[in-house]
Amino acid sequence: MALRHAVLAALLDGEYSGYQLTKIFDIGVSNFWYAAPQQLYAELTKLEADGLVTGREVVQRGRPNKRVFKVTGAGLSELAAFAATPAKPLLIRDDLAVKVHAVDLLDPAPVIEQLHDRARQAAAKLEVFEQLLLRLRGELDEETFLRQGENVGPYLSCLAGCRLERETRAWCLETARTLGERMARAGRETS
Amino acid sequence: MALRHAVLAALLDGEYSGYQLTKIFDIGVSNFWYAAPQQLYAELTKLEADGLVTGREVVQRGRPNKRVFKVTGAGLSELAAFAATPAKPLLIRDDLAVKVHAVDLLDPAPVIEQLHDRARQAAAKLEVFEQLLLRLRGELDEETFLRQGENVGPYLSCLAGCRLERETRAWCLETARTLGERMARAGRETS
DNA sequence: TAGCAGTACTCATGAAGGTGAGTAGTCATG
DNA sequence: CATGACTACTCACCTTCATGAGTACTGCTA
Repeated sequence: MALRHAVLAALLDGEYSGYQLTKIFDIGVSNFWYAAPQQLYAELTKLEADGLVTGREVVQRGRPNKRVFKVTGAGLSELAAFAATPAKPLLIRDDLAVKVHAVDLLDPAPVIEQLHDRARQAAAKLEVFEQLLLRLRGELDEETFLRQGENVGPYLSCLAGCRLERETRAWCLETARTLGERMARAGRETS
Repeated sequence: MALRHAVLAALLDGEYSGYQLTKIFDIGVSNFWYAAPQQLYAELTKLEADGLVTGREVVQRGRPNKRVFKVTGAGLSELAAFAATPAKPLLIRDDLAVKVHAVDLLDPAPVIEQLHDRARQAAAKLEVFEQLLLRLRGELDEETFLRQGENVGPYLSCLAGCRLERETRAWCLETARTLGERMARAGRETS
């Protein structure tokens, strides 16, 4: 039961359909969770069966109807209970870091390329997150908003996403540069 | 097949037993992978069956014997193939960020407490990682080591871990402060 | 008017990961 | 000399996650 709470938390921001959640979870809900569409639909079905969310049909013209969901009182209680239990340690799984760890005995070229890819992705996400921050805080500056704003939760978690993406980008670029320089040097010495 | 490569990468640093890997993976192999002991033992068994690692018995006095493993040629090829395939996007799952996202409608007190816990954990990990960096680079300073050192892979991935932990600590403390101040303010206003 | 991209969702399956419980010997501590 | 902590490892089960494939309707574009 983990995706469960992420979905509930996402639905606090408004009513969403499974498809809309797909978009939100695709970029990783401010970077703290990822899920595939099928998982989301399955989870929504379960959540509704458990009475933690309610769905209602929205009739649309020019496109298929959709069912949007919102959190019920029971859902809020569930979230409250969840928030009160000790947090599991941050879970990270990173292919690329594994590759970097092993890079001394491997061909560094593809790893360098992947580092650049990742840096680009991080930059793109960072931009999305920074737009989101602007939208969330409206006309207020950050300090004022954090002091007086209404919904600081999403803002705060998005800040975490920003930090992560910024560091990811910096690390990828530095690491790629380091490996690139070593490759060039090794090339000169062997030739 | 994912833990698989993390285990292979970890075994590049030397021969380790399942139990030793437990310790390494417990703090998260420089923060890029976590696995429970049972998973590691199971994975080692499979890796050995597939000829990617070989084990040998080490007889010990005063404590149980152990089996240590090292990567074979086939294992290295497997890693090389893995390094050449495009990296999966970074996977993050963070309970605490979900809680922060939802904090506006919940009791912030337990969340604040968990943020402090997390900050402490991050500080502890950071210290471990910084010790590891010192050990890895020996007498050289970082720049020289990265230019001329032999095994920079583990160093580089550990740098990623450091960045992550530093940011985690900073974010947790800032977020806890923000939420704490808002709580105090709300308390004054209601009373 | 064929074809493709987008919205919206479902079904099925298997691999990967998580967890509790248990064994067995050694060592230090009170 | 009992208790708990540490090393070292195993078995078994169950949840979660990941993936491919498929349906259906709309609107745009070439």
